[in-house]
Amino acid sequence: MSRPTVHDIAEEAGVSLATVDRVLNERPGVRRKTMDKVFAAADRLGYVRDTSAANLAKQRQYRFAFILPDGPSQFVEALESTLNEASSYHVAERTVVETLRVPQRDPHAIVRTLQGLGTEKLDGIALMVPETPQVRDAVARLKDAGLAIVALVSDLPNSRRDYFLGVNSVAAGRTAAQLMGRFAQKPGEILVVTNSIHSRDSLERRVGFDEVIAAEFPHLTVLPSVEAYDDPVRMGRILEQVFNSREQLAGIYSVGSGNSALLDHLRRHERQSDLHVIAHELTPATYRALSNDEIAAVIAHNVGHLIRGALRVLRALCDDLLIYEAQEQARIEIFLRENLP
Amino acid sequence: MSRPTVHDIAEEAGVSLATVDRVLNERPGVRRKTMDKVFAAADRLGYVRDTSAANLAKQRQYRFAFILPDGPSQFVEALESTLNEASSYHVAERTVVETLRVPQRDPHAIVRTLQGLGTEKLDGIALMVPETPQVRDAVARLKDAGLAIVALVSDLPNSRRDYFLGVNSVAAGRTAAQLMGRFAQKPGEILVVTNSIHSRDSLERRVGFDEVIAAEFPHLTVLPSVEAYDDPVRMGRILEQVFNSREQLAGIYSVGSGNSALLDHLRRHERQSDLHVIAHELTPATYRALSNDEIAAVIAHNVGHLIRGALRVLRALCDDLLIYEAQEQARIEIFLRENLP
DNA sequence: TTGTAGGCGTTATCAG
DNA sequence: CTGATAACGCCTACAA
Repeated sequence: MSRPTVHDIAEEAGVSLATVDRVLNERPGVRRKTMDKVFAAADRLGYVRDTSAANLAKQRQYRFAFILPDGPSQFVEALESTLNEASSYHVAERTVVETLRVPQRDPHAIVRTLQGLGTEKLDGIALMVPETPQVRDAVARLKDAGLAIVALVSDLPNSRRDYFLGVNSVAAGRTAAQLMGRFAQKPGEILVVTNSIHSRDSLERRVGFDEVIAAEFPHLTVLPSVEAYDDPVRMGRILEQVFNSREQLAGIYSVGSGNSALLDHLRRHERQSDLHVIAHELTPATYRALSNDEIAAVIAHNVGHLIRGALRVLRALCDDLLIYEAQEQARIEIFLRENLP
Repeated sequence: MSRPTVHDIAEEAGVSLATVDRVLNERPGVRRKTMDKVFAAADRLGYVRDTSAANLAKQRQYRFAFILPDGPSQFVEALESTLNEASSYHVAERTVVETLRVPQRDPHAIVRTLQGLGTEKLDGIALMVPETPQVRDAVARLKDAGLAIVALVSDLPNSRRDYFLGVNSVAAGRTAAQLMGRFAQKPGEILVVTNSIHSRDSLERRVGFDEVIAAEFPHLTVLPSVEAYDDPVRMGRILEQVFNSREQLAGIYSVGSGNSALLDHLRRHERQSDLHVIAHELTPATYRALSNDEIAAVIAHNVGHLIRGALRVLRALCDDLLIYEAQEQARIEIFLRENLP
């Protein structure tokens, strides 16, 4: 009829409630034989634990820290504000989160932050940082301390992280290329703009982009990446120069998630009507630019899905429950003006 | 420190637990004055109910029915299988669902099903059916019986449904048009194929599609919709005829979610290499066609998100909790070969 | 090694 | 109208 409970198991196995609990939670001090009896009874009855009742009894609190890059980024801001929203909403889920910003390019500072985290006061960590040997080591130490670790947006494939939530950057780059190739049908050159050529994501996107353009759109030539280090003045100079020297500019691919400088420049200057701009991440800046037809398409993470997924996965990891992979799988979203949310 | 409980309120207000409960759950039989005391204490303390404890005490079960169209549709099958998956996973959430298929074109059969539902045994209903006066009436009766009602995929805007989960079909059509216009840059004609011209969604998509093509891509001409009534033979004949008579065919827009007949035909016949096909919904058929470059793009619902959203919204409605609109907002997804999941 | 009793935050059933 | 008191399914002392 209704779901079996620990009482039912106790009765079925002919032991007390406490013993059932000990067995089910793999606590020591139970004879082998008793354990077997209990397990047998449990799966004869098809028992599955009621997590919320358990959490109620335990007064469980999930304490998570999110480590995000500092510096001005509308994408990161979106992540953070979604996180705040979600965590106030998820107070019901017994989850408390704190957010920390770390300097992206300083592995030692990142490590220092991770060390200073107070592993006693924490159950899990979601982090969006570039993978370096130092970070890998720090992750290993955090794992040793028993924390659940989720890599966010940017994977740490060679670390001991438990899970990665984010899109495949190569595929994201390939998607950008597919759109660019189909939009820009006349022969021409594609300018690739980035703010940090050293970021793994930017690199991977670029790789994917080049693959597809080379294989399927031979009428397009991809120019070497130009890097602007988030500096609007520098960006302005570079664009000026490119627009003057390149007659055949067919498109601009902004690989980094920082687009403001590029967009400001484009907005201020006359440009050909058939210059196709593709950028990453849906932020206030790209939203506005898409609305105004200043850019043609945006390739993006679903920020809300990502954050809620991180929270769900961290909780699942803590309770070692199974993760609902199909749900957590991050999709590469494409936005045009017409399908803006 | 930790969250205030009913005990805290009881103490603060100087009444018993039972009274606090009565007030908080708006049960009758409490003096005005006592109510005020309790409410005052509650929000002085910043009380928020612990839903899972409440559900535990109530032994609450959410019993939902999903009404989906019958007939062969990979999209509907995806919905149903996702629902089964989710509901087995959500046994933890005290939710049981049953699925019913109804004939899409027979309002009376739909109503009969809705009537025969046993409102006593149900807390809510999600339904994907065309809006007719009969359906509106049935929805009204179900609301009168106290059920939560969510429209799925296809809205019932003039009914008393509580919520709609699905994308805006006009916007979906506009999105398709934007892609079509940018992909098909040479002058030509667009064939619009549908399986049921009477469906509101198909109509709305077509409207959106035409708006954007007319406004932004004057080099394209959209032909009148051809309807195939899910009949592959008929579809074959129509396509044959179109391919022979139309020299300038630049694209095909499949507005209905049934694509198999079209895809089979395309696969069997030689076709121009620059014929751009755009379809709706990600199903095994469209997935395969996208992978093989037989179609250029798919506009889709996120089936998993939709189903989980319906479940969440129905639960929230039952407990009249607030709905997390930002999370539930269905997005119009775009798939190319490169960003297939 | 095992069992008993009480509590987590809420609701429900009794009396009074 | 109001207040004890006992559930709900699970966990955790403490005792045996």
